[in-house]
Amino acid sequence: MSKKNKPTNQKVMSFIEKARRAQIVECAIETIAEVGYAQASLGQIAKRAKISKGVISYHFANKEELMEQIPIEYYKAWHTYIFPRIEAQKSPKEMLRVYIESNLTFIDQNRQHVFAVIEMVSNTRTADGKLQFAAELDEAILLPIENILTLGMQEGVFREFTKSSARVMALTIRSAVDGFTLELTRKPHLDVQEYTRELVTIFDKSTKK
Amino acid sequence: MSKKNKPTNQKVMSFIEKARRAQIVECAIETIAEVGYAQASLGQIAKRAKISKGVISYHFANKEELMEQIPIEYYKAWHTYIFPRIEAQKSPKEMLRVYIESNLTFIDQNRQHVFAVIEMVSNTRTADGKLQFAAELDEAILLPIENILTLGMQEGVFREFTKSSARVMALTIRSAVDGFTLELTRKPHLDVQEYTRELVTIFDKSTKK
Amino acid sequence: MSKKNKPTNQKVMSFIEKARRAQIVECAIETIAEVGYAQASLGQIAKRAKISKGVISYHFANKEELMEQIPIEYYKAWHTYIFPRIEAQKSPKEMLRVYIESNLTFIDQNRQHVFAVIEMVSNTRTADGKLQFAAELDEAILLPIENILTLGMQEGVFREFTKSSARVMALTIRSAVDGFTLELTRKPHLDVQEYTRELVTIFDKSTKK
Amino acid sequence: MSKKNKPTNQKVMSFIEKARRAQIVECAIETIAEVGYAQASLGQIAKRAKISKGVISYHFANKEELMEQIPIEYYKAWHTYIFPRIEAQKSPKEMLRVYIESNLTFIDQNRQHVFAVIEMVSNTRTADGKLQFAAELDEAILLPIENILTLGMQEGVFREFTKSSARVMALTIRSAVDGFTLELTRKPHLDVQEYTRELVTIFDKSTKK
DNA sequence: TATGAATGAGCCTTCATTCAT
DNA sequence: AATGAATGAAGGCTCATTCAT
Repeated sequence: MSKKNKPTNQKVMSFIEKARRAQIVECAIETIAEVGYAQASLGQIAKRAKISKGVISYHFANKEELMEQIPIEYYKAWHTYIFPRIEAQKSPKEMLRVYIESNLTFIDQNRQHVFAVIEMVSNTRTADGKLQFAAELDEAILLPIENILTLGMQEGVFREFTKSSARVMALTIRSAVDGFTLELTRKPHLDVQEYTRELVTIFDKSTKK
Repeated sequence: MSKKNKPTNQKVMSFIEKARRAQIVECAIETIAEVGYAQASLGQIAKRAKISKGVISYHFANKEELMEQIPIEYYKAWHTYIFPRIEAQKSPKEMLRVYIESNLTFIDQNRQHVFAVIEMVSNTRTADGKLQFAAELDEAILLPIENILTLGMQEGVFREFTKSSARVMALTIRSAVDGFTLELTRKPHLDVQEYTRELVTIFDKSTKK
Repeated sequence: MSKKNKPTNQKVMSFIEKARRAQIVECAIETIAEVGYAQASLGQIAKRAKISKGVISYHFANKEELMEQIPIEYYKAWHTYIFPRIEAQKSPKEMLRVYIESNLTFIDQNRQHVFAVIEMVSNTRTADGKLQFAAELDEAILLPIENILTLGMQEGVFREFTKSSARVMALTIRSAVDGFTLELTRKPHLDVQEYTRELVTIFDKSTKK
Repeated sequence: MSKKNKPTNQKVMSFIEKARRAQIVECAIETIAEVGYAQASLGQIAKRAKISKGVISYHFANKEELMEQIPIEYYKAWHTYIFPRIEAQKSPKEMLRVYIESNLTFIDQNRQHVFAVIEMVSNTRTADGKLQFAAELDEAILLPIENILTLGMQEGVFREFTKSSARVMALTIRSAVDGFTLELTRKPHLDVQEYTRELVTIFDKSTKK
C-alpha cells in the first residue's frame, strides 16, 4: 500500500501519544477542508496546530501515515453513527429511509471531515497511480446498502434485483449521498431536511415493487 | 479567475499551432488520467509527449492555461454528443432515457478525458481555496436535466416537481452518472449496457407519476 | 515595495537566527561583489556559503527580503561611521573635509559591501521598471551635505548657494565619492590618502567664498 | 572579451544588413532604457522591434555581440558631438566649460541611449566577473579631460596638477557628469541649463590657480 | 533572410523529511 | 517529547540559443 512497509510492531501507544496523534489528525482535517489537499502541507498543518513541523514527523512515520488516519477515523465515526440507527429499524423500507436520512445528517454534522475525506480519496494514489481507498472503502460502504436491498427483495417489499442490478442501485444511492455532499459544499445553506425528504422519495419509488 | 488577466486578444493561431496545443492537451489528459492531477507536473506531461518541458511553456502561457483547456474541450465534446441525441426525442421520458444512455456511452468512449476532468474539478482551486469549476460548469450540466423534468411535468408524464425538488432529482441523476464514471475507473470491464439499463429503470421509476 | 506585504509582525529572532541571517547576508554581499548582481543567484550564494539553497529560503521569505538587507545594513554602518565624525567638527569647512575623508575611508574599508550596494542600486527595479532605491536612499545621503553647505553659507565661510545650487554642489560631492568607489574597483591599489587629499582640495576650492 | 571568439573574418556587410543591425540595436537601447538591463531579454527586444526572436540571432552571433554595439555606438556619437566643440575653443578654461556644457547637452538629448549604456556598464561582466567596459571606455573618456587640464596648467591658467592629481580632477569631472545623468533619470524635468551653469562654476573654481 | 518551433540550463520557491539538541 | 535547522528533490517558469523550413 505504501512504499515504506508499515511497521508490524504496532507499538503500544500511551494515552498521551494517542491524544497527540488525534489532535494532529484533527488539524489535518481542518486544514484540508479549508485549503484543499494539495495545499495541505505539513507546514500548514503544523501552523494550524501551533506546533513545529517536526512534531508531526515525530508522531507519524510520514505524511502518508497521517493522511491515512483521516478516512480511517471517518469510517469509524460513520459506522458508529449509521449502523445502530439502521439496525433499530424493522422493515427494509425503513432501513433504506434511515440509511439516507442518517447519512445526510451525519454529513451535515461533520462537514469538514467529510470534505477532507473526499479531497483525500480523489487525490491519494498508490505508486502505480491507482486511487488508493477507492476499492476497499467503497466495498465497506456499499455492502450495507446491498444487504438492505436483498433483504427487501426477499421480504417482497422491494422489486426484483439481480446481484448486479442491486449493485447499480447501491452505487446510485451511494452516489446520491456523495452528490449531496458536493452540493452542500457549494451551497452551505442548503435545506438539508428537504433534500433528505426528496432523496428518500426518489429511492423509495425506484426500489418499490 | 486567474491572477493574470486572460489576454482578450485571442491571437490567431496557425493550424500547426492549434494541432500542437491539441496534442499537448491530449497528453495532459492522459497524464492526469494515469497518475492523477497532483502528480501531473509539466515534466511528467512533457515526458509522456516526448518533448521538452519548455515546449509546453512555449505553447501555453502557463500551466493554468493548459489545464483550463481540458474541461473546456470536454464540455464542447460532451455538448456536441449529448444534445442532438436528446433533441431527437419526442417525449420527456425518452429524453431522460437518452440523456442517461448517451452520457454513459460518451463516458465509456472518453474514459481518460472524463477522468481527467473529474480530477481537475476536485482539485483545482481559486486563490481563496474555493473549488474552481464547481459552480459554473455544474449549472451548465444540471440545467438540461431540470428542463427535461419540467417539460415532463407539464406534459403530465412525470410526477410533480417543485423548483427545488427538481433540482434534487437533477443532482441525483447527475450524481448517478458521475458514480458510474468512478465505478468504471475501478472496474474497467464493467457491463456498460446493463448499467445503463438499470439506471434508466431507476430514474424512470423515480420520475413516474 | 514588494508584491507580498511585508509582515509587520517583526518576529522575535533568536540570537542564532540573527547570526545565521547575518552570515547569509555577508555571503550575498561577497557574491554580488564578485560576480555582480545579475549573476548572484541563490544557488551561487548558497555555494559560496557552503550551505544548501533551501537554507536561504528557510531564513528569508524570499530573495527580495535577503537582498533588501544589504543596503539596509550598509546604510546603518555608514551612518554610524560618518555622523559622529562630522559632528565632532566645529567649522563647516572641517565638516566638509571630514565628510569626504570619512566617506573614502569607509568605502576603502568596506569595499565589498559598498560595491554590492552599488550593484543593487543600479539593478533593482520596481514592477513598473523604476529604479528602486534611487529616491529614498539618495535623499538620506544628500541631505547632510546640503546641511553642511547651508551652515557654511550662513557662517559666511562658504560662497552663496541657492537651494538648487546647493543641491548641485551636494550631488557633485556625492558623485565624486561614488566615482572614487568605481575607480577603486578598477584600481584596487589606488593611493586612497592622496585621492582623499585631492578631493578635499577640489571641494574646498569650489565652496570657498 | 567574449567567450566565443569574435569571427576574425569581419564579413563585409551589405547596406541592408547594416541597417537591420542598427535597427535592432536601436530597439535594444529603447528596451533597456524602459525596462532595465535585467529584463531586456531577446524576446522583449524582438517584440518591440516587431520581429521574431530568431532574427536577432541571425544578425548577431549572440546577445553579447548585440549588447556590445550599444556603448560602441554611443561612444561614436559622443565623440562626434563633443570633440569638434572642444576643439573650437581657444583657451583651456573655455574648453573645460564646453566639455561640461556639451556633455550635459548631449546627455539631455540622448537620454535613452545614455541610460542604456549606464545599465550595461553596470551589468555586463566578463566570465571572471570583472566589469566589462570599465577600463577601456573610461580611459577614452578621461583622457581628453586630462589633456585639457595639462594644457591649462602649462598655459598657467589652471593650478598645478601632478599626473595623479590631474586624474582625480578628471575623474571628479567625469563623475559629476555621470551624477547629472542619474539625477536626470530621477528628475526628468530638471533645469538642465542651471545644472550646467553650476557645474561650470564648480569646476572653474576648483581648477583655478 | 526570416520565422516559428524546440531545447535545455538555470532561476526561485515549496516541501517532506532528517537530525542534533 | 519537541524543536529549529538544514537538506535536496521537484515544481513552474524564463530565456539564450539552435535549427529546419
